[in-house]
Parts: sequence; C-alpha cells; structure tokens
Amino acid sequence: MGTINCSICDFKSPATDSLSKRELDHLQENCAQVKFKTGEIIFKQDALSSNIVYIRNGIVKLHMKGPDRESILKIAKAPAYLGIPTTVGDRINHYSATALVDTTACFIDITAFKEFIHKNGQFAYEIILDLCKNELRNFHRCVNMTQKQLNGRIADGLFNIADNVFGGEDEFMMILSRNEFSDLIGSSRESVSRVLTQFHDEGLISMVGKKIKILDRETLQLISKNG
DNA sequence: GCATTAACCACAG
DNA sequence: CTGTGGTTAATGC
Repeated sequence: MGTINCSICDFKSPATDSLSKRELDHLQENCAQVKFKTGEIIFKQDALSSNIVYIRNGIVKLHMKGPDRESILKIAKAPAYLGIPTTVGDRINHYSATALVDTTACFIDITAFKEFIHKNGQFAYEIILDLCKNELRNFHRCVNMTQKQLNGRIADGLFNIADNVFGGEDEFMMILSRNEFSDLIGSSRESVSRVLTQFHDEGLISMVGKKIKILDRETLQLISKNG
C-alpha cells in the first residue's frame, strides 16, 4: 500500500482532473490504494460497502449471482469507477468485482466522494457523463443479448473484448475462461467451446493458447449482426 | 412430422 | 479447466 499522492497521480480520471489542489488533498486523506492479483475479489455481492472503487490499472469483471447462474454484467478496464451504482444506490453491494489481471485500485470513502459531487459541478458532470455512457452501452447489450442467438452473441463477446478492453486490437489475450465467457453472453461453457472451435475451423479466428486473433472481422460482424 | 438450436449430462484429457 | 458426443426440450416451417 504505502503512501499515495493523488495530486501527482498519473492515472487521474477526467473527474478528478477537475478537482482543486485542496480537494485533491482531501481525496488523498480519504483514499487507500490496494493491489489485487488475478482472480482476487475486489468487493463482494451482499457485503456492506462504504467506498467507491477507482481502477487505476488493470481489468476487472463485474458479476452478479442470479437465480441460478452467474452473470458478468460488464468488463471494466482502467481507468474506471466501479462501485458507484452499488454504493451510492444502496449500502449493500448488488454485485461483485473480481480482478481478471493484476489490478491496482483506489478505495475512496463514500462521504468524501459525495462531497465532491455536491460542491464541484464539473466533477459531478464528469461522473454523470460516465454513468450515462455506461447505461447506454448496457441498454444495447441488453437488447442484443435477448434477441440474438448464440453465434451472434459469441461474436459480440469477442468484439466486446477486442474493441472495448483491448482498444480495437485484432489480437488479444482471452482474459476469460470458457465458463466466464458463457457468463458474459448468457450461454453454457459447452456451447462457447463448440462455437469458438467452429469459428476457428471456418478461419474466422485463430487461437494459440490464450491468445485469440480475429482473422475475418467482416464475416464476424455479419454473424454478430444477423444473430 | 421434421429440422434446427442450444442446454444439460457424462466422460476424457 | 476444456473439448466432444449423445440426449432432449423448445421452436419454427
């Protein structure tokens, strides 16, 4: 952990960029930095929470235990705020966060965070902007998830990771296990396994270990579009 | 009816 | 943790 200095943080969010020197000092007094290894839980569903989590570094899955299976709500990569809906909306976490790669997170006290919202309009605006983009994305994902069939959802899942997590790279590390991937697209691990090898056999993707490369983006996009 | 889709189960690397 | 094969229920033509 050690001492931290928010003023000179290299990973400041657009929101914290709008904080004054005094506010940054205040943030620093109410903030703790914690490192997580791959697979470690950052916060847990049904546990009490009084912190907003800011991911400085790393990739995280937000996931929720449903009626009978686990669902991945979102994959978040740094920089990102995590617990806003679940900490501001309630005292109990409605979902969990688990590190998919080694991750550095800052835990910000909810009282200090709320204070910034109340007193600094620019800060509040940046937070709202972030939440709005997020909600829009989720609306789209929700529609796609319920209306597309398996092949389309898997293509979507691949694009989700390639484009949103790895910034549009055609080659990327599959940071999810087959089972986690099925949690992301609402399917079963067997189906994911089958379709992925099918995509591979058709020459749409290549798989070497955990590395996946998109070879035929056009056809995959077609599959995504037509469900 | 018959075909397709995808989940569930079982078993093997 | 993965890949495969068989079985099965739901849905569509």
